[in-house]
Amino acid sequence: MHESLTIGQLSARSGVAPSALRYYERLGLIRAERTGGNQRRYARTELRRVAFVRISQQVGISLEEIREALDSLPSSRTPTPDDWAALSSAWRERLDEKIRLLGKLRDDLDGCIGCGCLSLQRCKLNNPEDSLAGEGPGARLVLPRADVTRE
Amino acid sequence: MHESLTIGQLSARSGVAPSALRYYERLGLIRAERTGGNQRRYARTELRRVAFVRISQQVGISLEEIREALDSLPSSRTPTPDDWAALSSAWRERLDEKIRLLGKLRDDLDGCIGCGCLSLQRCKLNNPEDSLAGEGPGARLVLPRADVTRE
DNA sequence: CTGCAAGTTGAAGTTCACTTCAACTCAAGG
DNA sequence: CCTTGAGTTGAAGTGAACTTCAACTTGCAG
Repeated sequence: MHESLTIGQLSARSGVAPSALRYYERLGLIRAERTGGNQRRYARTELRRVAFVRISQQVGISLEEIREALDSLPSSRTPTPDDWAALSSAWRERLDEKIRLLGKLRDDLDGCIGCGCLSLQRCKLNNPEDSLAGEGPGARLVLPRADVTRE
Repeated sequence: MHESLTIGQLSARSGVAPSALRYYERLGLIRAERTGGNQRRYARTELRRVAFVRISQQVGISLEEIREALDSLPSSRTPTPDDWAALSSAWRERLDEKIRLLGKLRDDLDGCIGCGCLSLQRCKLNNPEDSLAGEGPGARLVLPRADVTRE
C-alpha cells in the first residue's frame, strides 16, 4: 500500500470522484495497472496527471485538448521532470494566452470601460488576435468571421 | 439603423450565433426591446454584455455565475462606466484567482516540477486554498473533502 | 472462512450550452 | 402586391463531462 494507489485512494487524494477517474481513463487521460482480480492500481505519478487535468479544466480547457497535451509525455516509461518541462513549454503558450485574456478582461473592466468608450471591442481590445469568435463549449456553428472592430 | 441592432447585426458584431443570443436572453444574460412585429432590437450597450459573457466563459466561468455578476448592473437604466467598474471589483477577485491558478500551473510545470518533487500537490501548491476539489462541469458528487496535502 | 466495504462493468440518466428543425411572420426592395 | 431574406417560437437533438444504477466480484479484517 505504498507503491500504488487504489481508485478510492486516488480519489481521496485528488478530490476527483472514482467515476470521474474511470471516465478519465476511458478518455486516455490517466492509466492504471490491474491486480489479479481486475482492480485498478495507480502509480503515484498519476496523481500529478490528475492535478494537471483538474487545473487545466478549471481554466476552460477541454479534456480532449488536455489529452493531446498529456500525449506528449512518454507512455513507455515514468515521466521525468524533464518530460513535464517539455509539456510545459508547449502548454505555456496556451496558458499565457488565457492569462492575457483574463488580465485584459480585468483591466478593461476598470480601465478601458472606465474611460467611457462604448464597447469592449474597442480601445486595447481591438487588435486582431482578440477575436471573440473563438472556442466555447457546446455544439458550434461556423460563422463567417465576426466584424468585431467596426463602430 | 443606428440606435439599435437586429439579432443578425448583434450576431455579426459579437461573433455569437443568433441562436446563442436567444439562449442568453432566456437565461437573463442580455435583454432586448421588441418592434411592433415582435422582433428583437438590441441597444448597443448589449454588445458589451455579450463580450463580457464570452470572455468570462472562455476562462471557465459558467453562464449562471456570469448572470449573477451581470445582475449587479442596474436593470432600469443604461449601465454607466461606474456601474461596470463596480461589477469589475466584484469580478476582480474571481479573475485574480483564475490568474493565480494559471500562473501557478505554468510556473509549477517548469519550476516546482523541474525541482524533482513528486506531486503537484506539494511545494508551493500545498496551501489550503489550493484545493483541487472545486468546481467542474457536469453533474457533481459531493465528496468528503479531499486529502490533498498528505504524502 | 465469513462478512462487508470497496471495486468492476455497461447502460442509462443528467446538466450545461448550445444548435437544428419546422412552421410560421416580418420588413424592405422592386 | 409579391417576393425574399431575416426574424419568431417551441420542441427536439447534440456533445461534453460526468453520475447513478444494477448486478456482480475482490480483498482484507476478524
